[in-house]
Amino acid sequence: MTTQRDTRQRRAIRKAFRTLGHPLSPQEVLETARADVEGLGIATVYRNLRSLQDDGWLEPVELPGEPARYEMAGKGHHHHFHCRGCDRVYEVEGCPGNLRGITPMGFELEDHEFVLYGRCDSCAA
Amino acid sequence: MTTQRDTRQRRAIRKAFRTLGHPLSPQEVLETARADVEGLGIATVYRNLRSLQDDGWLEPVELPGEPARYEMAGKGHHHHFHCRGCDRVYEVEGCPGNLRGITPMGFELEDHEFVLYGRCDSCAA
DNA sequence: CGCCAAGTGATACTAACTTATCGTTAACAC
DNA sequence: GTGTTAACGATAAGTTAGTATCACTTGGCG
Repeated sequence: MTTQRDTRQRRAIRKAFRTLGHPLSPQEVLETARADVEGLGIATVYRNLRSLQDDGWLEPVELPGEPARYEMAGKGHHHHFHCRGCDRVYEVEGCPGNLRGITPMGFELEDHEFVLYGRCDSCAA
Repeated sequence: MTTQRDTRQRRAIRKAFRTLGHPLSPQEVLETARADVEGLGIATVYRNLRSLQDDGWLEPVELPGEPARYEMAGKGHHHHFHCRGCDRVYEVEGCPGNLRGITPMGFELEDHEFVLYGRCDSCAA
């Protein structure tokens, strides 16, 4: 069994997710958490992203053509908005539903994902 | 200016897209086009994917966590179904619409993309 | 306090894709 | 047919993202 230590680094990484509240890339995590832990290394970020994921505290967010981002687990069904201005990803509530109707004949629909693209409120100017 | 030669390889690659009619990965293109051009190289596939894209004949299809696939350009607005059985991607017509309603306040919606996951008719058994 | 293994940071390395290189082949204009 | 050169095939090299290594640090229990 792996004992989990409560390190400054791990705390700072969790804090980044808690305070920003939207999906973060490993780089974004690094930059944000460095406010609390100067000299934080990218390897530590990846290590903690993985272990927080194993703990069920984080979930990966995969978007088209992008490396995975991560967000806090346990949120309800939702989707994402990818801002073309700042490249940040935001959570959006709600879901258009009505997907069964467009699923081709004979296909079994298990799941779906969708992504909105545009400009977030700060980038819309 | 770049003169475009009508090679056996290029013809076979275009044929693969025309006959299969769904988004193809470079590997799928290679395997399919090798039916017509034995010994076709992967570099040639990539070269032609790029030039056919520059010609506006192909368009990239980006799906979450996957390298890009390609499909013939000029189709209308549509989305994709990713089969978890055979890993193939299919085109689906229609669109749930109603996305403005779930876009957060102050955000400018420009575009959207969505992906259905499940089993295609041959994999649904 | 003092031990000691989990955790860290720097960096080397792997893995998966894609592009560049280069000698050879073959479109196609004449 | 002949010549020019775009395109090809094999493979080396480049990219990008993430993982492994290893000496050093530090959390946390006795």
